[in-house]
Amino acid sequence: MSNDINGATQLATKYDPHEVEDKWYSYWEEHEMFRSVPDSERQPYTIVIPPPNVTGVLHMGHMLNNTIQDILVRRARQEGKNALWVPGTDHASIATEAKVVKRLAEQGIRKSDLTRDEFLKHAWEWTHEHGGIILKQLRKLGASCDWSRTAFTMDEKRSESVLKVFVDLYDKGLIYRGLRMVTWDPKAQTALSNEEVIYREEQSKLYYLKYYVNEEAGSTDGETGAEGEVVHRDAEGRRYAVVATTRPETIMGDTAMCINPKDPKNAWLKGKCVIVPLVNRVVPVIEDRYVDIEFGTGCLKVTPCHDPNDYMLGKTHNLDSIDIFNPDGTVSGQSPLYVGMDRMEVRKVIAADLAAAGLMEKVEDYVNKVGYSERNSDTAVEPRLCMQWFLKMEHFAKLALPPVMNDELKFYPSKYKTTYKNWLENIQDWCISRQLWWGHRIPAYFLPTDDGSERYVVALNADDALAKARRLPGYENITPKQLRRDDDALDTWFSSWLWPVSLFDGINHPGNDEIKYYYPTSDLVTGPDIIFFWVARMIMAGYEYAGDMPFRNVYFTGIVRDKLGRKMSKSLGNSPDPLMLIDRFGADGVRMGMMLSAPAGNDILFDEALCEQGRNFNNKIWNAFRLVKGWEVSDSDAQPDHSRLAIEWFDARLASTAAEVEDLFKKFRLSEALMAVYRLFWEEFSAWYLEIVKPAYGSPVDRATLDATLGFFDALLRLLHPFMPFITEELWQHLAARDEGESIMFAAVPRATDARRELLPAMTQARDIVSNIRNIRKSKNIAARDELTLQVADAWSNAFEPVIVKLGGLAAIERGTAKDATAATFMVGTDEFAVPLTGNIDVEEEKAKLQKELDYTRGFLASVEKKLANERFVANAPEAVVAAERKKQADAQARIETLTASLAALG
RNA sequence: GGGUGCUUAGCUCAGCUGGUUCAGAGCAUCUGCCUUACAAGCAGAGGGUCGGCGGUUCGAAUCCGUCAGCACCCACCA
Repeated sequence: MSNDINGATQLATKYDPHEVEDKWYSYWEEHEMFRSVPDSERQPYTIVIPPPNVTGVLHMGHMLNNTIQDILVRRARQEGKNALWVPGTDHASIATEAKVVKRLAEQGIRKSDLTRDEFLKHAWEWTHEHGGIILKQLRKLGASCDWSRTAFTMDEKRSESVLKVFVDLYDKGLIYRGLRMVTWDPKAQTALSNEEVIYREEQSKLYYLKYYVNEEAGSTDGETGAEGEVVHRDAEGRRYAVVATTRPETIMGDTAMCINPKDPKNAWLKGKCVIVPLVNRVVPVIEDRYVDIEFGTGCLKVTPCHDPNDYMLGKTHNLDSIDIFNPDGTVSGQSPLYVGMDRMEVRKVIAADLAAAGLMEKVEDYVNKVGYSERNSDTAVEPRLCMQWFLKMEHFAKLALPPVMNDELKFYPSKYKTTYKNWLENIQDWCISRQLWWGHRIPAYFLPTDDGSERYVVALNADDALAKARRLPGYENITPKQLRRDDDALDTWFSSWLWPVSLFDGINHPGNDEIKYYYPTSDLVTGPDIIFFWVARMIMAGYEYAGDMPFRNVYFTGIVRDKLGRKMSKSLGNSPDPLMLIDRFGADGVRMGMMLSAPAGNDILFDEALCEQGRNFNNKIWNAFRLVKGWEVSDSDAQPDHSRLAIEWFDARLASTAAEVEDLFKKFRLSEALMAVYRLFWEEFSAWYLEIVKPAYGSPVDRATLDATLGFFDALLRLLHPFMPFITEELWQHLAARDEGESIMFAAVPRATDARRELLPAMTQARDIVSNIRNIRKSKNIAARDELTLQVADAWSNAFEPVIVKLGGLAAIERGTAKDATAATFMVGTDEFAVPLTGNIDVEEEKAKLQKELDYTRGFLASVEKKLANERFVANAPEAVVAAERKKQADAQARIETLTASLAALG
């Protein structure tokens, strides 16, 4: 084994990723290979990470998303670009605050018992404890982020950027404060934006409540007796209206009942007043076309404080508003009943009380949609009227729509353009304030007023605010202590929307060298679920604050589901721990498992079996390498013809796949690109190429073949590297000596060349012939070492005859000899081949086989001839198509001739 | 109620602007093999009237219509 380059005999038959992965990740980091700084030679390629929650842990969605980003950035690096992937985390205001509140509760501490500063101290502690775990996990995956740039949405630069933007937008008149009905999360006790509400269908009840008419007994005024009129009366003859509602617990806030003016059923109620059940409040019957005549009884209870539509009705009809809920969802002192009880509890109790009081007409099962907080999924949101900060969106929608619609900024898949357009065209102002402490505190400062009205200034810091305040008439002598900063924080997305700009400090220092070089970034990889939350808003902020798109392409991944198509969730227990998977299958194996089933835009059905397939592929590569490295080499031996031919062929094959992969990357069809490389390695390289050039047992390989093979191996590793960074780096270093600090990471990706593609069809035929010979061996039980003879027609030739001889285990190819009567025959295309057999062949079986083939070919010929007999086909079809049909016809005729002759020969 | 997709082998999916790359791939299955790189493997094989029905066309998995089923997004129907 003198020429055994790296002691391949010592390599285990199974690839063990553990040590290899840690070793190479450290190596890459030590040599700062992920680091990028602007330079003047190379073109930048930039990705900013969708920042995961700072205290989160890696889940399968992250795995998919970050695997894709890493593949893209590694590929770009190998293409010679100055590739940068910027990592970071998101402070995730509401989610993190919820976790901190929960932990405090476990220690018996209530948030309300703490000052803001005390609470924030706990929150920072939590953040430092859990923060960045997810970034460590990403390293396990092989993520090639420039860690020196790790950012946080609440670090100094990003915080400063957020406040600057707030002040700027306020000064531009785009931010305002207003009393609005917003969606409220009673658990977190904060307002939410429309986008943060998720509606779920639920099995609930529709309660039909009696609202008695406020009148003297026996009165009939209003009734017309007209057709369609529906008047309810109880046993004593008292009239009442019936209201259908899903939320009986809100009746304490009722200030009107509403009917449609065109509703004949309820026309008699016009101008009347009704009595709210249990509450006994007398409220007017109002008329509004908003009410659906067909729904329920056509009577709607109006609770202006607790329903957006009712709020609107309240405004148009000047109704009173009674806010019966506290911020935590319990009943407030404004309600005459159930004070202090939780709204959900009230619903149960009030239903019973109504029934007991005879005020419930009936209850029906009903399916309706209930809104839940996106981050607090167990708590139903509550509409609530309160003062909040809003960002006007019309300006931004106008900015962000055109570039996407005209494909300056491309979406993959493009179907999301429609989604995007619909949202932007119906956009509503963005509620950006949250009643939370964890986040960017709103830089607004309230001034004391005499009448309790709101007066404030917006400024970057307290000093500016004081200066601004003092310029206001009447506030010339205001003291710092009299300024009260707004307690609220900003929506998390109000910092993430700046991400591509703020990461390069483009808000604080517009036009700096970094932002000029890296911005616009290249690709954004994210899920379609945050297209509104994040993608659309980044596009807005990008144009507003950097004057250009934030990224050129957006690749929307699918949602990771389990193999049954269910969403991954903790409660189902169907969400595997990514680190466990990496431990079992290796990071390369898991990356491959993710990619194998992740076509763009489709949900991916994750199955561990795919990781297993990935691991198996690693092993295949590993063993192919062991084979090649185990060869002894001879400098004196001449190169066999079959090896020379195989090299020519594989060179062409490699070039063709390289071209295919390049094209697929451009289209973001990464799983197909991986599949192309997978097949190239396994099928073409291992199963065919290596089998051809493999020297006989105990014999050395010639130098030229070895060199070519190592060259191919090198190219294959480079092609595979973006998908499987670790094993490729490991084998690449075994392949050839290299200097410290070198890495396959920067080795150019194989490109399409003008290799001889015309060789490919000949090889295909050669392979078909070999397969047929193998089939004969199998069916006749002929061992691989028993040599056979292949009889061919005089005129037949194939560039790869030596390959056929070797892989077919042939003694020779005989030309022009009469076909042996005991030969097994087969056809490839129009050519017939025969393999003489020493024993008796089963003539009947052989005849039957030929007959079947003949019948099929005759049928085929008939269909072709039918087509050619059709004048309109010949007249209308393009020349090439007709010619192709004629060739089919000729080929089929030739085939029939051959088959008939063979059949005749068998008697 | 609007919108967007999807329906092709047992499973997951490719099939771009209609015609030999038009019926494909991977996995799974079946049959032989522990053949000295790899049983996490090797060599073979089977398997689909491209959701149903109409239409356009010389020609349809591909274009149009329609029906059915599924998925997702948006919307204030209590």
